[in-house]
Parts: sequence; structure tokens; C-alpha cells
Amino acid sequence: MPILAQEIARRIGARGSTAGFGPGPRSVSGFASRRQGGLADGLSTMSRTLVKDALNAAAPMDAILLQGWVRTRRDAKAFSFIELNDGSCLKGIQIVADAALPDYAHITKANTGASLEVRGKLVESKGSGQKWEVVATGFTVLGEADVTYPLQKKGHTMEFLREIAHLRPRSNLFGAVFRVRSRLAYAIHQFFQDKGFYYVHTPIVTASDAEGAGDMFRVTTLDLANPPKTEDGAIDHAKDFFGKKTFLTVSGQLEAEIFACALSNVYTFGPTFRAENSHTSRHASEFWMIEPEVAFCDLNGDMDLAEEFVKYLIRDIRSHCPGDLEFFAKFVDKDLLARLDFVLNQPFKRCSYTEAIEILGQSGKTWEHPVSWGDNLQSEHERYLTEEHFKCPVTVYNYPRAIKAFYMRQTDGCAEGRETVAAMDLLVPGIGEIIGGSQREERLDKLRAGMVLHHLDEKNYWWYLDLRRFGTVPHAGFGLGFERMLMFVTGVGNIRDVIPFARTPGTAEF
RNA sequence: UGCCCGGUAGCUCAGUGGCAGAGCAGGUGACUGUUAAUCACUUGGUCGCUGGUUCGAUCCCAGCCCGGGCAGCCA
Repeated sequence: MPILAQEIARRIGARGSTAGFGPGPRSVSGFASRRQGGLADGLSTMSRTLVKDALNAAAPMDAILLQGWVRTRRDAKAFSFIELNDGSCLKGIQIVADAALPDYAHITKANTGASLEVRGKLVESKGSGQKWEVVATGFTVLGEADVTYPLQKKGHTMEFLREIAHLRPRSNLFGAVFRVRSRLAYAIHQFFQDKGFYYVHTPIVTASDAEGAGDMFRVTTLDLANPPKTEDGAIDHAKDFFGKKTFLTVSGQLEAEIFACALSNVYTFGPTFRAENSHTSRHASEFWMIEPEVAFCDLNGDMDLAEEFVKYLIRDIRSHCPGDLEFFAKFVDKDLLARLDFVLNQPFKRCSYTEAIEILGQSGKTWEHPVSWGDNLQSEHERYLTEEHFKCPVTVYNYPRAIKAFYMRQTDGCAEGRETVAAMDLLVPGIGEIIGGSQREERLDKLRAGMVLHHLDEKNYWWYLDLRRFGTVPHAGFGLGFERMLMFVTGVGNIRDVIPFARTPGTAEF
């Protein structure tokens, strides 16, 4: 985190109006020595000001350099208005270019989508609608954009923009989404680092293939057209790169447990891969997941942490991305801000799986999938609980043992036929499950029994069992879907629209 | 993977078994401290692909491809 903070401080420079990436300090001489402008033949030597900083300026500036992309241009007889956006924030800044400028003839090259460098003065705007504007003293069209530039000033569907994922970050919506994505990632590290958690990098290539989290992508260097065979004709995986079958990870949890049982409080944050043939708005083949793992912690502590975590993230985005959130509230989800604030101000509801089954049974609803103790809660059930019954994020805990993973801690004192494990799912309105977690089975004999129940071979988990042989401790953790959290916080309804370049079945473009 | 909906101009969509439509974008002109500017005129089409029915198919039928929604799987 200190490294991140330093890095960001370095890149942004001293806060205020002169921040930039430009070489050397801002200087009027650099500005003055500049050629008069026109078409691209090099960058200015003057230090650049980001649009964000220009818009937040406290006072006029005699000399300013802006670089960005033209959103729209409105020509008048004697001058032209250009809205310039550089992605530093949602808003663009208005440039006023007088027809008397030496290179004004080139203004027609500054079409929507063109990249532009503008030199001028930051002054209070004469028009309404903005506080500041830049009166250009010169400009350079660095890269033209012809009429085939696909982004228009209005009216694009998400589906269309998805097909031009290389240009959609230049749109208002996706600029906002990816600025929030960046901040959310930062907030995740900040939350855990401030609480004394250590960041663990768990492997992306793994040989563990039975964590019950879904189908896995194979990783191999074998010649698929002519793989090596064993004597009985099967593919000889011993000849593969790692000497065994390997896959892309579906979870870093088991490895995180190793580190929790050494550093006490750890978290992972990295890419995860699922080869499920899922076609829904909330599933992707490649997504990012945060998996905290805490030693000396039970299920209640786990649920507390999950709630504190989710609220922290919402609060952070609420206070650090106000402009982008307002945009989402205006164009994506009218109720967004009210919902986020509501979530912040409520203790999350908690109910056991058994209670949930009772609530669903007494709801008076007719369910497409019948409600029965021992069956998984279906989407319609989860949605009812969080959106209609509790109208609030709700954590459901203690699920039937038979439908949950082998490593989850068996609940003591269950009635015959009603055995549960210490699992929990956090459900939120609109998205459904955003967190899944559990207290892990720390008792060696119970864990081995669980592995038998799930038909797992102990030989593949010898190291996992060792954690219970040597200094075992109660511990717990959960997985938060990064993109699902981002959907919740932005109101964007499709996971493909909160991932820069989404991977879904049949799609790996860009 | 199952069920449902869709594919017509650059974008968003209407439409019909018989000459292919609108709004926006683009172009031209006018006007304007404009800001999704406005007004007039205007360019623009393999109607997803393949096959079938028909005198004639963008329209009806079949198969395929692509996109979306819901469900399952899960985060």
C-alpha cells in the first residue's frame, strides 16, 4: 500500500492545477518557444494539466496546456467551442478557439474522437453551464478521427459498445466504470492493509482439480494433434510441462489457508477462471476475486468481516467517486445512491439456511423450484429473501452439509438428517450472491470424513491435511466477486460491462 | 446446456408476399456564447448467412451464425 500511495502521488504530482506527466516544471518559456500550432508535429514541452485539475482550479491561469480527445465541437462564425476530455474525470472542459487564431483553418480536423493539444488561458466562462473554460492561444491536432469514428455524441447501446471494447473507455459510461474499478481495487488493498492483513499471491496455474467451484481450463503444452500416449493408449500426462495435469485456478482459498495459518490475517486478490458454459449477466470466464482468510476466527467473525468489508468499499467509492456515481445514478440506475446509502446505514440481516427455508415456505409464493430442506437455494429464493422479505443485504449461514464443499466446518449437535456446515452467502438486492464463505474444518478427523463424503483422494491434499496435523486453528474466510461488487456499486447490470475486456464462452476478442 | 426474444442505413429502430423507411450521425448551406445547439437541403442498404416455398421473399418455412434475457453452475 505505501508503494501504491507513493506511486499515485508521483504520477499525480503536487495536488492542484499544475499536476501532470510533462517533462520538467511548467514554464512560460516552454510555452512561448512552442511553434504556433496546426497539425501534429510533436508534443509541447510545457507541463500538461489534467482536465480534472483544470476544472477544480481555484484561480484563473495565464498559461495552460491540455491534451485529450475531442468529444464534440460546435462552430460559430467567429469561433468554435470544443469539449475536450482526457479521461481524468467524467467531465470535459470547454475550449474556445477564436477564428483569428493562426491555424484556425485546422479546426475542422478536430472532429469528435480526434486527439488534441490545446495551449491557452484558463478563464471564468462567459457562458452558463461551466465555471471554467480555456481560451485557446494555439492548438495542435495530434491525431485526426474521420467520420468512421464509431462513438457518437448520443445513443449507444451497451451491446454495441461491447463490440468496440477498444474505444468504449472513451465514452462517459465506461470511463466512469473503469475509474471506479481502479478505485475499488485500491480500496480493497487499503481496507486489508489498514487492518494488518498481508497480501498473498496464490498460484494461477494449479494441479488441484476438485475444489467443487466449477469446471476448469486445462493448461498444457502437449501437442493436441499428437499427444504422447501411455502403454494402454491413454494420454500420458506425465509428459506434460509440469509432469501432471494442470489447470487455471478457480480459487486461491486452499493456498490462502496455508498463509493464514502462518501470518494470521491474509488476503488474495487476483484473476480466477471458470470454464462453465454460463450465459448470464453475472458470470464471466475470467474474473477477479478477493479471498481473505483469517486464523483464529469462526463463522461469526467471518460474517462480521464480510459486512464491514462491503460497507467500507461502498463508503470509499461514495466519497471518492462522486462525479462518476452521479452519472450512474442519472443514466444507469436512478435508485443507486439511495440504495448504497441504505446499505451503509443498516446492519445486514442474518438468517440461517433453515430459517430461510421456513421464510420461503411461509411466503405464500408459488416457486418454480420447490422449497425443501436439503436443496440449494435457487436464484428466485435468494432474490425473494434480499429484495422482498428483508429488503436488505442478508447473510444466510449454516447450509446443509451435503450441498457444500468438503472443507467447510461441520456444525456440532445437528439433528439426524439435518447436518449442516458453517457456510455463509451474502446476498444483495439486484445481484444476488456477492460473497460466499465458510469457517474451515480444522479438525483432522472431520476433514478426512468430509473428503470421503466428497470422494476426494487424500493424496492430492496431503499438504492441506498437514495444516490440521500441525498446530491447527479455527479459521475462516470468504470470496468476494470483484466484478459483482463493481456492478453493485455502479448499478451496471451486466458483468461484461465492468470488465475491460470480458472473457465469456465464445468470446475472447481484444 | 435448456427455454424465450432479436438481427433492416454508421447508430437506435419502424415496416411490407410486389419501387427500402424515420430519427440521429455524416455532407452542404444558414444562424448562433454554444454546450445532446437550432433550421433547410442532402449522401447513405448484400434487409445476418445458406437453402426451400412462390410468378415474385427483407417478409413465409428449415438449418446455421451472432447478440440479448431468464434458468442451471457460482463469485
